[in-house]
Amino acid sequence: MTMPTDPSAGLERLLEAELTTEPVFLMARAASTGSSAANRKLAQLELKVRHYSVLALACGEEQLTQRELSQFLVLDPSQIVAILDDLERRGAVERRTDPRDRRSKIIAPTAAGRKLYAQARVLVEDSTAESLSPLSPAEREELSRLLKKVAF
Amino acid sequence: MTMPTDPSAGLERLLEAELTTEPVFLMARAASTGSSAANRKLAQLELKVRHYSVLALACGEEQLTQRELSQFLVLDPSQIVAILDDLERRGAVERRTDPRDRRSKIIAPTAAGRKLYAQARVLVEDSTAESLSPLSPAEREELSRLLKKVAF
DNA sequence: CGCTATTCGTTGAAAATGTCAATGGTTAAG
DNA sequence: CTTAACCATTGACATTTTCAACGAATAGCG
Repeated sequence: MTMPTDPSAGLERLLEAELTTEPVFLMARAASTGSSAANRKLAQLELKVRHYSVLALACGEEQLTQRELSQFLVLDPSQIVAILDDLERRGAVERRTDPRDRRSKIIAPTAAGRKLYAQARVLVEDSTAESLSPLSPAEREELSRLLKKVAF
Repeated sequence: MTMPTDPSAGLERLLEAELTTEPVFLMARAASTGSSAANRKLAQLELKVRHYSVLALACGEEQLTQRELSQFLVLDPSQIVAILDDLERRGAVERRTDPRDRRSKIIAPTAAGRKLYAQARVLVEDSTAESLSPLSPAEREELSRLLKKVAF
């Protein structure tokens, strides 16, 4: 079994490149490797990060419509449709017409959906533990805090 | 002139959602909004972040081959080809056969390329200043430091 | 009440991006 | 010298993004 070699092995000399000081670049790279890792983990549940995100929100406290999912996840409404088609086909969520506005549909998790989310959550935790392994617990907290300020 | 409304306006109630504690999600969202902003800025030079990244590396100290660009930017070699076709067509970079290994090509900036990079750099700085505006200078430093540890 | 404008989810198409196999030219290993 | 490996390139294909248009439903206003 071969370990997945670090793609940037042997390019240590580039760590001083000007580009390396650009947050845009660092964010993109960190996000890319991070969600690749998460996707690999989630593959055993036939999920991707995007499905996981929708499922997580569906399992949360708030009753959310597709429009709200779209805004919060910064995905086109049509992409939400596709993701929900998948999740609904798997019996993980349901679309319920919002009684207060029959144009909207509220996304509700099924029992199976909650169970799936619980399993997926563990995998994602594993994945982030790996991704953030170079950081101390305090640093992970700080990173999350800073990202949250930037992301909203 | 209408300001681009925050996509997640009115969804403050979701700031406590479980998903909001997941670094994968935070990274993806921060990276997404960050590079969207940068792309908007760079549009006036008909550049995208991916072109900017290649141009930045080409203008750096190290002589890099396409393979090395591919590894460092985590992009398929074929994507590097496409980006370089664009940049070369614009006269910003040149492909020079590596004398020590005639299979490889070293990417070198032209004078125009350096000038273009200088202009683009300013725009990207502007963009990141905006993106990171919710953070103090010290926090920006810390964020960059943490991201760098995660990204490499 | 009616009429118009707007919003929602959905569909479908087009563009951008990502992934992968195959090729010719070149080098490395034996 | 022969074989294997590597590089840039091409082309095919899948995934993701972006956008316009539609029917159903609501909101605003006369």
